[in-house]
Amino acid sequence: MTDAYSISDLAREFGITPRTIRFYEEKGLLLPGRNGSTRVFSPADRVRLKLILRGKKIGFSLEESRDIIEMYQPETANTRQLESLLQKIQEKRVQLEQQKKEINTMLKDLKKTETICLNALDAE
Amino acid sequence: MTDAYSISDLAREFGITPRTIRFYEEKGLLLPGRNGSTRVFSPADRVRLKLILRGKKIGFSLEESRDIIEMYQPETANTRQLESLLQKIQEKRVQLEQQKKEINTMLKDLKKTETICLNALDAE
DNA sequence: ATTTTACTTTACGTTAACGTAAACGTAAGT
DNA sequence: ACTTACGTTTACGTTAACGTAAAGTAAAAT
Repeated sequence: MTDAYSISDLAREFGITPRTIRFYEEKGLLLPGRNGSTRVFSPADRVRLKLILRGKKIGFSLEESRDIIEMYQPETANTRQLESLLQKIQEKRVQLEQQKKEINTMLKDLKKTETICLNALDAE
Repeated sequence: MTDAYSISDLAREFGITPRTIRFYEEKGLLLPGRNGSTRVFSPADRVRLKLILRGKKIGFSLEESRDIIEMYQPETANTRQLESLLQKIQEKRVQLEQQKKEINTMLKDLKKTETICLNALDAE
């Protein structure tokens, strides 16, 4: 067998609970194999999970992460679908760039406040 | 009177509902003045709202936005509190930088997929 | 042999962040 | 005078994203 992970393997690695992983499967975000009734996760499943959790960190909903996952591997080679995919990629790109801007603005604000604090401490 | 905004002024400007604004007040994130029973929002309230919504865009919970708001104006000049604030600023900064990394990774992945798509379209 | 460990499904509970509706006040337009 | 517009409070409803038992199976350790 190639690489395979149990549900608790992945839960441990990513600091989440098995329940969370089952929930993602229930939502169709993960599709692990089965050994009897036991879930068997492939490296590809692991990548999917990684994408979901990455999405979460930047405020994506699971539905948004689903979009990202679907973008990840363009399986269907239909021309129209490829163009639609390119379109979606553009939209996500715009959104991500916008988020970066918001983060940068917030970082600037934090620096301002930091300076104020440091000055206040200096002048004590 | 200086600048003042009604609840629907702000709702319109930021594309949210008055209910949302009332909810933020209920949570203690906004503290508008009152004219009788009617809320009167100052420019400072507007800034607070802006901070909340900026937080939302990058996946912050309202509690996290509350932290950001509290960082925004160091009112209390106590030394220990200033140092605690500086500490919190550092933590948020780390978090924000981390989020930027996740976004950059995702942007790279999108570019890869885009290239694959473009090649697939080219080879048709 | 039986306890522990890891897995399963089913199902109800919980929290955040509002939506939505009811019932009311007030001031402005027609 | 009445309706429309905008505001209020109170309160129940909703969705996402899981948490938390309950009850069972199956392999592994003692």
